[in-house]
Amino acid sequence: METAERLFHDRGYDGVGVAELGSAMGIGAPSLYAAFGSKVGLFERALAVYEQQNGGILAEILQREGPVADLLPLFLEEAARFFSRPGEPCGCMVLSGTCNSGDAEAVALTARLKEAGRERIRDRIARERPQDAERLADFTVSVMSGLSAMAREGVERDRLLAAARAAAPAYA
Amino acid sequence: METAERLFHDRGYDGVGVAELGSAMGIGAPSLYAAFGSKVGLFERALAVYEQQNGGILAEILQREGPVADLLPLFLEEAARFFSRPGEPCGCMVLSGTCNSGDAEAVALTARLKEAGRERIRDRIARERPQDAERLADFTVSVMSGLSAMAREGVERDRLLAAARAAAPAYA
DNA sequence: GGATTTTTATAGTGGGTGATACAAAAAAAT
DNA sequence: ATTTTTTTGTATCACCCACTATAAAAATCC
Repeated sequence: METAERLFHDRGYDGVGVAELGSAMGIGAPSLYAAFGSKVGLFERALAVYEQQNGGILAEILQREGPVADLLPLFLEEAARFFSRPGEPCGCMVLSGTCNSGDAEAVALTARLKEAGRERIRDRIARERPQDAERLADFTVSVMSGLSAMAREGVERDRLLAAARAAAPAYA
Repeated sequence: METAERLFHDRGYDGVGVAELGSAMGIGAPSLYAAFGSKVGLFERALAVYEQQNGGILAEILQREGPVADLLPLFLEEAARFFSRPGEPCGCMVLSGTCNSGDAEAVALTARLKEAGRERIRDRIARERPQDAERLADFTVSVMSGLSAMAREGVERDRLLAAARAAAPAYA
């Protein structure tokens, strides 16, 4: 299962085929369809594994106490670090996994997760600064999404971290 | 030619096939290959048209006089507006056109243009604040790339503009 | 106007896609 | 141990991909 998650994360939903997924998972295509129903069904499970394994890291930061002006810069820094872990696929599977994909279902799956993430950020901001919640949430998602895209293009961790830190004054 | 640019911009490099490109341009596939050599050759021309037609809008802002702290927020605002023009494909064809594409040549084409854009931003910042040029350039590209991705996902202009304006304090 | 060259349209190349039909093998149940 | 059920492997489905060979049509030239 983690091998499927890794393949999807590395090459995007459209970038990997069921034949490769099956052979990488050590099963044939019929078994894959018997277990997950379709390629997008497997993608859904891979997204669940991805969130369960890695989503908590960022969610935990949002649950800390303290002013948003301190929290969100930390959040973006950790995202930059997360998007450039050595040996792991770069970027975020949710933010970048279905970019330019023609599969409407796969796009809808990531869109839901993206929206859920944005709402967590927004609600955390709203606890302290309800007026700024929407725009700062969109700004944060925008920076995160950009960092994910840059990471995927091969930009190194140092630059991602510097760019993330540069966003800090926006929360002042 | 503009129809090809529009198709590539709208659906990404991998999202549109040569058959559809040819029929939309009113020519057959052989004529297309006689004129451009390959699909990526056509994409290169479409990118050139895209930059010539639309790239100047953002480049002009960078050539204005005045402090970077005023210029770059304007730049991001105009980018947000540019990424959500009614009736036009959303987002940036250069920043998002080859996301998750398996074609190495097409990716290299957009990568060159992205790097050129980043250098224009960086050099403009360096004229005034050489210490901050690299990190602010990466930050700016990150926000722009994120805005492009969000625009492509259907986020409306108002939210894009608000997110872009939220980035302004980062240049203080 | 007739001959030559260029452009185009039809059709098809091999290869890859997601998804299955069918039958053989393995597992479970009796 | 035999039968029944489940799982798996092979082979294939129809479809789409980028790309091209061939032949008809259009345009050019003299």
